[in-house]
Amino acid sequence: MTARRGEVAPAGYDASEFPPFAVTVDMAVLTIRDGVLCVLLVARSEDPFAGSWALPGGFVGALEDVDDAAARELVEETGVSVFTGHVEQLRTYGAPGRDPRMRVVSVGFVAFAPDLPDARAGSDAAQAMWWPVDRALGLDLAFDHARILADALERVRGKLEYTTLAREFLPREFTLSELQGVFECVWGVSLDAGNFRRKVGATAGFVTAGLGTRMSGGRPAALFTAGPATLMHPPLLRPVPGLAPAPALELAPAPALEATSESAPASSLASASAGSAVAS
Amino acid sequence: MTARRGEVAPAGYDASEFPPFAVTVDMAVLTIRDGVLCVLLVARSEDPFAGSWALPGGFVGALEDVDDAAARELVEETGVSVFTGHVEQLRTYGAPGRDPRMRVVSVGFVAFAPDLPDARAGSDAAQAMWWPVDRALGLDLAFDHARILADALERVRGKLEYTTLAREFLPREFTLSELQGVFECVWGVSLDAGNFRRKVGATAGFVTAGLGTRMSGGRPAALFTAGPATLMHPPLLRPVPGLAPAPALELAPAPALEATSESAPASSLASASAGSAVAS
DNA sequence: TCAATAGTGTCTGTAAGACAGTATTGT
DNA sequence: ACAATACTGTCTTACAGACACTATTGA
Repeated sequence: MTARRGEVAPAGYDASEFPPFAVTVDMAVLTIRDGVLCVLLVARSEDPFAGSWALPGGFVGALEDVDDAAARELVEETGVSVFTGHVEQLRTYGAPGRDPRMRVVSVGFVAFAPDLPDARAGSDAAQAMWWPVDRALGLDLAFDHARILADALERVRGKLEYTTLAREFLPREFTLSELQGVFECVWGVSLDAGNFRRKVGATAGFVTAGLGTRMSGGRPAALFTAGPATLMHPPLLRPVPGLAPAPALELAPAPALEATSESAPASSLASASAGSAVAS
Repeated sequence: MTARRGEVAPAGYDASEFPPFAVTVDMAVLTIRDGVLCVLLVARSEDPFAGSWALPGGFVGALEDVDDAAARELVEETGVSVFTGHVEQLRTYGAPGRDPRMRVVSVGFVAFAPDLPDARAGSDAAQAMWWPVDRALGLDLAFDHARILADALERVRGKLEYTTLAREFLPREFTLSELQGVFECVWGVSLDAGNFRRKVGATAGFVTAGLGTRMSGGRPAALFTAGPATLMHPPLLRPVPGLAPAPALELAPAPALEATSESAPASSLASASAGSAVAS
């Protein structure tokens, strides 16, 4: 921040000069239940948007750090005593009309959680439910929460590519198949098991060899725990569905003049340096 | 946002019940001047932090979108009539004590700009200057602005890897050498020119073949303009300085028991599945 | 035996790092 | 001619996709 110079009394702010805002946090808490990516929603009982589903959230206290408020809401809303997953800020939503009653800016957060208990007994009384994200996006959520949820999904999908955060969706010990399942259901794709475990094995510190195996209807699977690495380098890029090997125009010295119309959508180099100065 | 159910009167908020905040925006405006990545700083003339350098910013208006406030500050502080680069939110900084006078949360932004005029004649009167980011980081900036600037640098360095935003640092027409220079000075590395232009050429829509050439003391360089692509896929990863081919532990069936102490820092697969059940 | 799941290996194409060589200007 | 910058090509290695194969359990 900083006061704009010349608009402020020398010794400090005149608080009445600056418009007051309420500041809230909104949480997109994601988890995986039965192989489906789910988000925690609460049912609103008061206007506006009474009867609509909304992301959990609440006001930031007068002396409370915004990030602390998010952590506090997280334990209140999920009903766990300590939250073990990952929390990070998404962005801040500050359109003037986003709450019809007063000026509210909301800091959006996304949290990745291992599978959590179903309904919250304690905390505040409203109904809370895990929704598959596909269905949640069709619910016409309150306020601008559909936008926040969409941003959260894009964030988590992107972060799985170059971080080791997929582990945050799993309990302390997990199998490589379970880890692969995280990628598959977050990205909505299926991955080759051999290539996946090659990649995990080649990323030093992603997982640490575990202490046993787990039965699962077939050959027992080795258990692993999270390793010290937080980044994947090089990343594991999600397969792009409609991406053929890409048009990939080349930068050759363009043989013909305009005969090659090339249906490819504009762009790229090629036919350069033939513009001006081509003397000798 | 959303009111916490049960704490609010049925028909709306009691505004006095929720702590009032001031909301500001802080801008890390980055540009490249003479091959050096620079950030715009303003000299503070009032307490707190009188005499310190700070990121430009200001209060969000009562009826103003937070993102609009950032755009407004940008033209005010840079002194241009229209800002042509790229602006995006960084994150929100909301620690209670970050402004000693009152409760302020600040939404940080990062902007990428083509080279801009030196000092701003119009706008507000304070002194503003472009600082090389290396020196700016040593300046002991006001408030938590050192943190914001560091976050902005990490953001721009990361975004160059998988987006086409490097173009935002350049004017409408540019050469490939200039584009390469953006990567080099933002990342602080030097790149191989041949490999660089191969990558740019292989990324459909990154650049569009231009209409002429520009003299530059040697062979003239072809001019390009920005193509329609916004993402680079696959990304152009910045070289990691201290990254040898990586320890890269393999997942073989671990010949010995514990003889191999392997100085590598923990992690990875290997020696798995030898834990329990090894019957036949 | 078979189904089911876990895990290994190999072949192939793409793409990046390294680096040598050619092209086009001004002096 | 030379320096300086722009651009092209080639060789090698890393790595991902595809897919075949082996291993270990329960029924």
